[in-house]
Amino acid sequence: MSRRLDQRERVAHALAGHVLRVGLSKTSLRQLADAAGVSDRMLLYYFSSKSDVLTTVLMRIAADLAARLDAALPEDEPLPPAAMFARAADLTRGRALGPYMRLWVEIAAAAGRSDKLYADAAGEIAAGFLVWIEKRLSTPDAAARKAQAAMIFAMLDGLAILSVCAKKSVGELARKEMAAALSRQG
Amino acid sequence: MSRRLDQRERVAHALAGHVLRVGLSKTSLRQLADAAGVSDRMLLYYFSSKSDVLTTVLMRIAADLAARLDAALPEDEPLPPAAMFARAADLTRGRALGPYMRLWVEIAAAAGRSDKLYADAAGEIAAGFLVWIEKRLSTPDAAARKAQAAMIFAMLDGLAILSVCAKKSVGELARKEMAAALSRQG
DNA sequence: CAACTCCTGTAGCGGTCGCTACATGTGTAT
DNA sequence: ATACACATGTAGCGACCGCTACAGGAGTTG
Repeated sequence: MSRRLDQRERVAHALAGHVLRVGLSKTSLRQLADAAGVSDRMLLYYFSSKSDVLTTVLMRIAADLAARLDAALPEDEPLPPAAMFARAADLTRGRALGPYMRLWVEIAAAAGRSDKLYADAAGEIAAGFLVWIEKRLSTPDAAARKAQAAMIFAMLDGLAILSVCAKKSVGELARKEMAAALSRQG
Repeated sequence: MSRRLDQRERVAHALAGHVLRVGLSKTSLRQLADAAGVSDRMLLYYFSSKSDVLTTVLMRIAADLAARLDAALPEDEPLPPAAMFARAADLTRGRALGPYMRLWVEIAAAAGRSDKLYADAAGEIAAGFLVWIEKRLSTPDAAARKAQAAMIFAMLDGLAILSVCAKKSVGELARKEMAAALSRQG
């Protein structure tokens, strides 16, 4: 493989870590270049533009998240909604996936201002998440499973917002209350 | 009152509308000044800095939201959680409050990057929301009421994220499923 | 009128932004 | 060795950023 594509790959990897750590605010070309240990000039040699950089990085992060989710919960033992929510809430609020959820909130907010770049990333992540949940629900009826997946996804998002901007105890309260509501024979 | 404070008031009002319409992305001093129909020079005469402008505007928006919420649902007929969620979801997804929720998601995301200005605004809005919900729940036990309020707030936030970045149908599914889960004798 | 304070426009500072022109190195094929 | 595409550093463009110095108008007070 050409050195150029090698570097593109290496830089994309480094930038995914950087964006996961610091979010979308420190993403000027010069800041990204610093984080990847290259010059801004070279960043635009490896990628065609800033939006090419960000698209690549965000899509990689979306794929990473999907892979981590898949690996964390087996697909072959479907769960009822209450159990699935409990497992998913544990995961998304844990150390490994927490940064992904914080970033996800940022991306969703940016997508809301109808910024195509972030809207695409948001669509990718949301779709992956919904499928991941749906595949692990034991509900036999497909339509009901879809609805339950949408509900669980929304609940996880709500918890993500709380853990990003409210006191930890409030998020914990909400989580327990959600679990209780779902386990009332949901 | 001095002309200066008059203008400060008028400009803050205009900017609250602007920010509610276009979000946090178009908030350079020059863009804000244009939106308020004044020069950027004067904006910094009425306010002491950009962060003074934004703090003032966001706090005003938080107060507006709290007032609108209060006006939309009487405080003197407390509801069980399922009914309260249903009413609140109707409200927050409606035309009047939708823009506030979209902006709220943006503010929460910004607060997540530990930006003091937005963190303060987020705290204000979240606290107002929680109190508003709690006051309208019929649950007698105070601790239980707090937990239910946290849950309902998180659910509304989740729905807000979905309506900002996913297809409308997904949000509608999630909302109905949440309502169903809560009404199973919640 | 004079002096003084409040208000407002002009112009620009130093900085960062995304991006590019240009020159130069560097490895490879002939 | 020569030719040539690939790779990379230097320097800077024009636009926008938050903010400010300065001068002058407008209104009030002696």
